[in-house]
Amino acid sequence: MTTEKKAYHHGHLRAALLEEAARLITEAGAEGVTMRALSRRVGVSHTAPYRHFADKEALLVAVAAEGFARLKARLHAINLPEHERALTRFQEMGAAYVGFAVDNPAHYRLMYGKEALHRAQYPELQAAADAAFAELVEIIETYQALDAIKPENSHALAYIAWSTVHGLASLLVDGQMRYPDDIEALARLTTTILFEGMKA
Amino acid sequence: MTTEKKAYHHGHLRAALLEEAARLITEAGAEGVTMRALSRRVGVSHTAPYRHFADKEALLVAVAAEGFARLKARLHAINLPEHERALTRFQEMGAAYVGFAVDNPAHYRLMYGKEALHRAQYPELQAAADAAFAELVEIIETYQALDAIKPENSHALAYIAWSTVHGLASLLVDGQMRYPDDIEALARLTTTILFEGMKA
DNA sequence: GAATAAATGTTGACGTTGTCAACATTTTTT
DNA sequence: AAAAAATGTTGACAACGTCAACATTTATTC
Repeated sequence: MTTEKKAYHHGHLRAALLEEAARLITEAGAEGVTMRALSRRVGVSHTAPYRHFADKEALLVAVAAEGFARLKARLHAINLPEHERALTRFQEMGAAYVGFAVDNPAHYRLMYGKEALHRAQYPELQAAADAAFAELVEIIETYQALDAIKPENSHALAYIAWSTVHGLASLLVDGQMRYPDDIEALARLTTTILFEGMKA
Repeated sequence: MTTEKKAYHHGHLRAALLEEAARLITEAGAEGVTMRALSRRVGVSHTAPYRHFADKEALLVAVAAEGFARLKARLHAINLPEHERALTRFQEMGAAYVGFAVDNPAHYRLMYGKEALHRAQYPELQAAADAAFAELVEIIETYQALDAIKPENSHALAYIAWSTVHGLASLLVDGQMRYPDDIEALARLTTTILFEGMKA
């Protein structure tokens, strides 16, 4: 009885729109996501989405927020033994981060693109982004406490670490860099150099 | 006699369009640059630009290419004494790079945004981007020859160095990071850490 | 130096987009 | 059962990128 042939009300429109938007974005990039195309694919009129999202930007923000959640999950899934060496942990994190970007380029671009400029208006998005960043600060402080990393301002160091992996991810995702044979290896070399520079 | 009140032919349309596009992009961001708005501001019909640019993308590519030229000039303007210490040079380069991005955020985003994906079709753009990157590779190889930097693959190291400053520039420009009081200081700390990690 | 070709601009159209207002249907609340 | 709220639909609007047809100016050629 779950087959609704032609109900006036969709039932899960909001979720269906987000799901389809994620699909569209991977297929056609962010600018391929159009309110009308999206509605068409979900089988609904071209203004139906406006019952669930104030405008296109709000919809994209929701998609981006979902991306942050997935990124955070992926980073969190790295469960190394409690007292693993700092370098190893950095390498794992860096590789996972870059891996996420490379696996979901359009998503990644959306998450860190200009939409972010309007983040203040979207607490949901701000929170999601902050949570992902907090993961990084925590690791740095952990290893500072163990004297593995120099006792500089941990937020500054976190930004620098983030800059490094975000830079690599961006260059790859935006097609500035010819994809190397082994992306993971490059990510690990990058984080190794970063760590060497941050070492106590 | 340089005051043409209403000449049918503009005379310098191509140049005027590029100039105005650069202005528009700083005022309203990349998506504020519309063929029609641009034409309006230059005082010409909405299809006149098509005599000089195949389409909107081609116009934006030209603007981006001009950005690369300016970036390259800015990096090249750093004229330290021949045998200045590697660290100093890296710091200067990094600060200049990040400074350019922060001073021209919309331009920077255009240069390294998705338009870059179509670079293969625009040799002019590819060349401009390559020239800026070559500057970096050269410096690395110079200091490798002096045993100041570890003898790893110079292109890989150059990509990593680029990732680092590009990451910082991107995070700032895309509003991910609250602008620190002293951007230059953060850029210098960043390049210092990078250099420590790359040291021989 | 007139005739002709090429370059450069303009007008008007087309299809597509985001969004609004007015209306329809369903579900929830009273 | 009536009223209200939620959710979808239809049809409009202005703005956009781009094309085709036409106008005007400048350059080339006989």
